[in-house]
Amino acid sequence: MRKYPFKKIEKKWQEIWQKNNFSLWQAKDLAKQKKIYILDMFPYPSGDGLHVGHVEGYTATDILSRFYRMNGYNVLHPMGFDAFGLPAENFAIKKKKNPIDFVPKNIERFRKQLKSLGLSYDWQRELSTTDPSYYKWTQYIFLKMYERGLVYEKSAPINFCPSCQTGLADEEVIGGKCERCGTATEIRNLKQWHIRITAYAERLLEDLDELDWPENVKEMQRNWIGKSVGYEVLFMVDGFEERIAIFTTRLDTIYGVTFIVLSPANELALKISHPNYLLNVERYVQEERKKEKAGIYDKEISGVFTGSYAINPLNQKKIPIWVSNYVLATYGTGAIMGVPAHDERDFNFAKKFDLEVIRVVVPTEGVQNFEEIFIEDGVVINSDEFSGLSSEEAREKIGEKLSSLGLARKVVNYRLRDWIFSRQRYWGEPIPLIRCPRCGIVPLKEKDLPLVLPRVKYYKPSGTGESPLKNISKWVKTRCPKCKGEAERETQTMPQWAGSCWYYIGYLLKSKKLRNWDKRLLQYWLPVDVYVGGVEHAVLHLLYARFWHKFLYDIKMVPTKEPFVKLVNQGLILGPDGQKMSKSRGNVINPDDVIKEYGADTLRIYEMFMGPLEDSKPWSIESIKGVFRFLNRVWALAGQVKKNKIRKNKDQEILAEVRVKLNELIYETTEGIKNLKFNVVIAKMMSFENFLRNFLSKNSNLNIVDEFLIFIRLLFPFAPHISQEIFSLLGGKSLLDLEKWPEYDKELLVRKTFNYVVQVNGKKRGVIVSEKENLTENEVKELVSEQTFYKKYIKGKKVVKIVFVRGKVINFVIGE
RNA sequence: GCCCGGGUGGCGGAAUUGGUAGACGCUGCAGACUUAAAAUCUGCUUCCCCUUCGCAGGGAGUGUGGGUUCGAGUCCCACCCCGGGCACCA
Repeated sequence: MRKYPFKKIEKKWQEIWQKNNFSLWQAKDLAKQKKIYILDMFPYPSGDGLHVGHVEGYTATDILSRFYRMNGYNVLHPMGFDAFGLPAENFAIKKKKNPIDFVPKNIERFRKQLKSLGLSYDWQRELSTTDPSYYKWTQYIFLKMYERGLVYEKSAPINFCPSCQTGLADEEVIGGKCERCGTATEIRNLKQWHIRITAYAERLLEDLDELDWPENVKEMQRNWIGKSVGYEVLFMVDGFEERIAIFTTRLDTIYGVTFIVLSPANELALKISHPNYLLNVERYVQEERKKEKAGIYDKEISGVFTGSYAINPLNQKKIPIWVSNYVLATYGTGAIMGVPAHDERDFNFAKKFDLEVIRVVVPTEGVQNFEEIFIEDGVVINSDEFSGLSSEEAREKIGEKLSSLGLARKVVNYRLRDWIFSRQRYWGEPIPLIRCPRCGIVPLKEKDLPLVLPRVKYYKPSGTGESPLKNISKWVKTRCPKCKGEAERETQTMPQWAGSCWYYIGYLLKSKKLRNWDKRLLQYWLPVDVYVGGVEHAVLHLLYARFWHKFLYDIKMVPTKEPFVKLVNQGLILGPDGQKMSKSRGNVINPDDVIKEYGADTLRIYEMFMGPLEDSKPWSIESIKGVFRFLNRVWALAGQVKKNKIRKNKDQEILAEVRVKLNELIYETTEGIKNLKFNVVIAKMMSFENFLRNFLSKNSNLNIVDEFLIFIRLLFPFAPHISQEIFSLLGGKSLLDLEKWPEYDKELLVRKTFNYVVQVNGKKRGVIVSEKENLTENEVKELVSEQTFYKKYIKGKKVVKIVFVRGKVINFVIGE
């Protein structure tokens, strides 16, 4: 295969760009120009290095950044490293090295790889979440939350990963497995720091509507927050003082209640059991609680009768109270009303234990199909004065009645739970709190930040539920900021996600070495205009970051309600076998290898050419060669163009064709980049190269340097190295980054010839080509009558109707 | 089960948003160059039929079935399949 000297070219220009510490791509704080903030999701610098998925997103934002720079924007395009947390720590443990030594090496490797791709970052703003000058602010924001009562410590059954030896947030458990290592998680009762994200549930939900995000991500967040509006209803227990509160969204079915079910974790279960049944209930409850602790999920429904009865507040009917594992302790009140006719789970339970089924809602219209259960809204029956109402009206009316009796209240429930924020691990931001035997929990003073993570010998998780930091008594022992007496530091650390909650702001402070939280800079740069990254963070990073941002907004530390206006998810790049890339499958494509074989420019263009940015698509070791050939042809063409550089064109007219085509390309490229349709733009450039090559072979002594260099400018954001090299080869003096983006001439875009598709009964039968724009119907008819296909399809037939669309199509409708 | 996406040649994918389906790339085939191969260049490449082999003609075709329309890959209804997310959330 022919190879243009990409190694030499790429090395040469990367070195030139590196000069002056990459000042070429430096964003100018507070400049008068229009700003645009283009952000990538920063990587975890794992030991594996960059993968092709990173390259995809990072190339896309690089194209945008270079494009907007050439269009006169003040572009902020920074990069950093999310280096705290489990991936780095687990890798360090595996390699038996201290993360404190190891992580900087990983970062160095990532940085090198990013630079080898020619990505135009503002490297002076580079940050790492592990840098004390950075996590000083992570700790600072945490303390602000503490100050506002958003941080609390609570002992609760939480998710625990036995392999990572740490507690996890709900968001980190995917399908019952640890998000990082894939081990099945357990439930453990641990005392943990929580952050009250639930206080922001409503706003996190509402403000989604304003965001230019992919619909599926918004939907995932909506589902995760899981708002449901319903009623909490009190049921008396016959013969007991206690009352049972249940939560329901289907108050319209309350006449259909035939039993009450308590979660095994509900304290009432033992209190309201009939003495004859108590032993049985106790045994069941203990067993179920044990199972829950061990993280065992029973798919099989089980349950026991308590021997007691509740009283339906509306019709005073006595209904049995059960305890069952299908009722969650953590949602609503840990108790439900069982309506087997209108809820599938209740129905299954009733069937298993042979409980009564009463139907109180029927379909609104049509056939009253007598299926056993009907879960939709409909018309209420068998419900006293509420019969005949629609489900919606019934909910309202019944709610009113019960509320006036003090037996119900309208309640909004969220599925979202508070964020478990402490980790029993070493490699994270220390939580800046002190446990004082006299004063209780005392926060560190702001001036004492950062609280630096100490170097330890043994950083492996202890497995006791204690952080490794616990063993460093020197560090743990401290003085209480309040009473100055002896006290101990909190030894747990923050989760992986803490540092990434605000890093897009970190880049803005970077220019002052993170010393100041300069609101003018935030006012200028925020919000992020385009944010590109993988969809895997939909309910993790993206939810947490929105939460922190809203908090910062509330305490007037940021000027906007939302951090990221527009979000783009790049699709997954699959292995050549169409499967997800993984080491165990052996289908991983390493970007370093590709760069070695074809160069960074080919890699960049190929990844953009594979298909739409958002789609997942398989790697093809054949297709990338096509892209490489394209760049080789551009290179060869440049050589040819150079030969004619000194010639004077006798006939300017002949170039008109090139200019029209070029003008079109400028238009298509400009619009295509704005709309992130990179794959289409590249196809157009390939077509243009094809055209130009043919053109030049017919007009071999024409000087087209000027035209060619416009093409090179268009190519530049995609393939910066080869473009820059050709530019200077053909006499360009400056760096292309400083050049203006070519403008297109709207006049020239107007087509010279116009096609009229001629249809007969909607079928294409011919095309009329005219040089006249906007032919009238009669003119087109005239032209059609001269065509051979006219005789064949139209002449002598009865034309019922003619549909004529100006500039596009004429359709003859022929009758029988 | 529920909620989002999406089904277009041998493959990855285009299609001005209702107006010439298959751009561009890959693969394959043929040719040129070459002692030869590689590389490169040129042409063909949705399927089927007819053919006087002409740069000719006809038909079908965008997951399936129906509908709206002069005209549907694009809009509507039903179904099938694939991918992703959530999953005892009452």
